[in-house]
Amino acid sequence: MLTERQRMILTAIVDDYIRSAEPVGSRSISKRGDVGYSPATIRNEMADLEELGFLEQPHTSAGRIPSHKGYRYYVDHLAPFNLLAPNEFKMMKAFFADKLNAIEQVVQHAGTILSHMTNYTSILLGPEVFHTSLRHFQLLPLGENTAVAIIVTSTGQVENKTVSIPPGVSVSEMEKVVNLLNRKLTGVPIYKLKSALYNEIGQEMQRHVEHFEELMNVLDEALDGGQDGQRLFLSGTTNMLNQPEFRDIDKVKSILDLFEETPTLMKMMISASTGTGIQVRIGTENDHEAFANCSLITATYAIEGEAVGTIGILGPTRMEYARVIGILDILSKDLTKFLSRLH
Amino acid sequence: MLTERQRMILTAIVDDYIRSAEPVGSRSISKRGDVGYSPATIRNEMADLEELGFLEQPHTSAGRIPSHKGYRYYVDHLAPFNLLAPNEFKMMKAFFADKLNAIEQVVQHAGTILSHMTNYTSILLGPEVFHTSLRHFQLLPLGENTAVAIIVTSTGQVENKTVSIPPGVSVSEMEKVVNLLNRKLTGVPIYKLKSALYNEIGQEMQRHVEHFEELMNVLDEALDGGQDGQRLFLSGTTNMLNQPEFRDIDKVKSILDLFEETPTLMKMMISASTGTGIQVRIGTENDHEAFANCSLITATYAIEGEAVGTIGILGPTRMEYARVIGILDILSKDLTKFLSRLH
DNA sequence: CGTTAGCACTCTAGTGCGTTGAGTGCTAAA
DNA sequence: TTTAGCACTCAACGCACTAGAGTGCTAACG
Repeated sequence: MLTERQRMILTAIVDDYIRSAEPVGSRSISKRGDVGYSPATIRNEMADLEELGFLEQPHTSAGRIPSHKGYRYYVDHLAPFNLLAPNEFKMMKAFFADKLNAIEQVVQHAGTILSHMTNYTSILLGPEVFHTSLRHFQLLPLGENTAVAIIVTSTGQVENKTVSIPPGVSVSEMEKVVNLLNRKLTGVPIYKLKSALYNEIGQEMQRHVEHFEELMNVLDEALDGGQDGQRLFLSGTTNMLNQPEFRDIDKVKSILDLFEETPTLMKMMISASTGTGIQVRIGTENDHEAFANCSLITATYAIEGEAVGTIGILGPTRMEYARVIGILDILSKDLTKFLSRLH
Repeated sequence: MLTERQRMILTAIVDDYIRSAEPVGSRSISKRGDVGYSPATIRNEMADLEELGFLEQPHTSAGRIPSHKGYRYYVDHLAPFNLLAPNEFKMMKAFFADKLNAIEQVVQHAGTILSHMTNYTSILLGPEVFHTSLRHFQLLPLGENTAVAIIVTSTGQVENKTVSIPPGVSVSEMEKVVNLLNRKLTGVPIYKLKSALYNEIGQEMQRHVEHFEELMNVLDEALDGGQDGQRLFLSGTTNMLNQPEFRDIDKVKSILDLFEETPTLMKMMISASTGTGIQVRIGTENDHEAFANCSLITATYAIEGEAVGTIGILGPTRMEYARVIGILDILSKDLTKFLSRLH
């Protein structure tokens, strides 16, 4: 569709614009060593590229900037997936060689590293509890009529919730039920817990326990808590303010506001990371209009071949795609390896 | 020190400036119904107040704005602690009448409400684990050589940490130790746990257990996790962007950057909330220069008379002191009541 | 026929300047 | 002691002008 020369010029423009954030003129392209054409020739090609929709002009007498379509073409066909600097590479490897830590801490820490390395905002979706199984369940009475329910999953994640105990239920009764639960349900996947609760041990409980109905409600409530599982970690949110395109308070505010809306962000991350490998959403390809001038690059990490979490980088559409994709690729694979080791 | 009329004029200026964020002129004060003097008279008083350091002038031909000293005087002597609107009051009460929830959820939710009601940023320090006691300890093996340690406190807070198990230690050995620990240490205040571990059950363990040294290290590591206890909750960080004094990206960036530095913020909150009651830190009274144009108002909440956490509101120095102080006062007392009920 | 030099044209960003208006300080009168 | 009046100050605004970067078009060149 594009000639070799057009591809070369488009690449040059995108690269330049990513670096400078200023419209790129024909003369500055011509002056680069790697393009052997005069400004006039380049002007002609640029006019063509604009007609094809790959470039835009802020106003008549300015240089060109890439359009969303231009970025998309760049990402799909042109971006040089240059490797990281060796010391950066080592840094990431060292991170996982570090001493063992709680899984969510690792994810959170990975987010910090990502945002520091890239100077963009990192958005990480913690490992989904969904695909892990029950390791241990516990119900600890606290006061007169409250108890804390604790669920530990096979990956060592701990979820807890305070529940209220109906009057009349004795401690020994509760213990009996909890024991039964641990005997019967350990190893059951979290997402099957509730149905297993009703189908497998419902009858047995009914036989042995006095306040069946009430206790069932308590368990129901307790297990509910464990299911909203996935956690969202943000890091480097203020990096957005460094970008020249977000010098405008109002633009930046709509983005930062969205950062506080965890559920919306979660949905975006989940919908962005369909399929395997690295996904790039450029500008308006994101569902939310606050991200119209942003690009979101995501990758998933997996346990036993099944994707359980997502890591992502959010930056301006004028983003260092090649670098970020390289980093995300490595980190997602390392996270996957790390999780398998733990499993 | 100040005449009655000066106090009245100072009050009027601070009130006006809080509302409008624009320098206040003599004429606009004079036009208010409650001040019966001409602009000229007020001008004279304003000149005096400026000389005394209560007011400042951005430039010669502008109105006056309160200085830090002016705000301080206003907060200490002039602010009308008007009550909240009845519906706001009800809203806050209703919040605590709500169904029982995990304690940290309550604190976090309180932060959300605070920031919404005030349109400022709320900073809450979660209940200190320090002053609670051990309710239950557990060590669950996960894989070959890892385990998750769980500590439940008397208030129902759950802390967990992944630890590595030295090779050679058997599951039954671990169980023995955990049982011993629960028997001997339940009810011991968290901050005494480590010393109690060594003094009270050190010898007994040594007698019964083979890998004493290694297990001691594991427990040490596990209990370490529980001690960094206090958690920081932020809400409404982007409200800062609404304030006209923070239209400047660079100013706002230094503030938002500080929001990401949890340890620094924690220290500030702790140092700000010495003593009981409500504390107000105006402008440069805050230790950090990013907050030079901000005021931080804090209050503590308590369990059994002992302060265990802090709630705070951060806004521009031009802050609705009266309103915010009123809200914080009510909320901190309600939180205290709520915690006692739980205890 | 593709490429390039030259040139007129366009448009933004920056600069300088006069005007406006809010607000002050001072003086003199009430 | 208070107030009216007046000259003065200074930021903000609008306007015209300029400089400069970049374009599109045409014609010449190899």
